[in-house]
Amino acid sequence: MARAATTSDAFNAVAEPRRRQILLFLADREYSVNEIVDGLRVDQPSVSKHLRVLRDTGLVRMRCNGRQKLYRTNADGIRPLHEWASEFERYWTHQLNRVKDRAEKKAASRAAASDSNSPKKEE
Amino acid sequence: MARAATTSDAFNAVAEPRRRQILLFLADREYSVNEIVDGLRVDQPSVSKHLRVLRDTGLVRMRCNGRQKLYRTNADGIRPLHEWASEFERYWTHQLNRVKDRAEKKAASRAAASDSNSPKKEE
DNA sequence: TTGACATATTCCCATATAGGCATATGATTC
DNA sequence: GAATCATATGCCTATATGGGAATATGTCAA
Repeated sequence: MARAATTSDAFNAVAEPRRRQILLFLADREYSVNEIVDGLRVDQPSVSKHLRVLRDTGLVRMRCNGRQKLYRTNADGIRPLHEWASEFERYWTHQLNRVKDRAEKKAASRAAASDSNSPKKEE
Repeated sequence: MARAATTSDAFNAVAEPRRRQILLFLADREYSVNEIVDGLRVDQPSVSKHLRVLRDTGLVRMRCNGRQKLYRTNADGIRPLHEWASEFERYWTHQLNRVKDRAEKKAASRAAASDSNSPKKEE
């Protein structure tokens, strides 16, 4: 069997970076297709196709206005994803540790204030 | 171009339901491959292949123990997903509204208690 | 109606998939 | 070494993809 269809659920729909970009773009207000095209510098058929997938998975809402169609992210569609990921919240490095880390980093950078370069600490 | 590789990032890796299942299974402690096979009723090559994808994307950690290999979810790898989804937290129907909605629905169903069918309200 | 604008769909293609099955690699014990 | 257990990989196929380019549909205005 091949991979599940992109339209099968939010997880598959959101696997495509461009679609995530579109969803963020359409998060706070509705935009016409051409506004998306201009805003994200993607060619129109591509945008339309991505919007189709997002619509089929309920991740965007569409409204007609004259000859243009206005799209907007339906954030509720993203909740399953968020909820699934939240299952792991208690397993990943805890807030407490992060606070501690931040404090340590702060202390470290204060101590390194005499040095010339800022230490780029990874993770 | 085809779809991005499943190993390209957490989003693509997690698009597959079985892999999500495995990640939940391996969340709280490490398991050997055969334990996963038995626990999830999936055949062994399939499990190994999924684990490969999850390993390549840093979503699981592996440890050798004699002839068996112990896998465990690396929850931190799921954080990007959670953080991306959180961007929409402020847009989706808020807890407060949901409480209100529930109260309204309750009132409505109470009012409609004399009717025969429950009104299926569409968005 | 014709024409211009806005959006959607179709066709083609290279590519990767997941599942099923067989088999290879690796580690352990006898 | 041989036999066995544990895991990984290889091969096959049907299927869907995303991009590019062309074109179709739909809507408004003159």
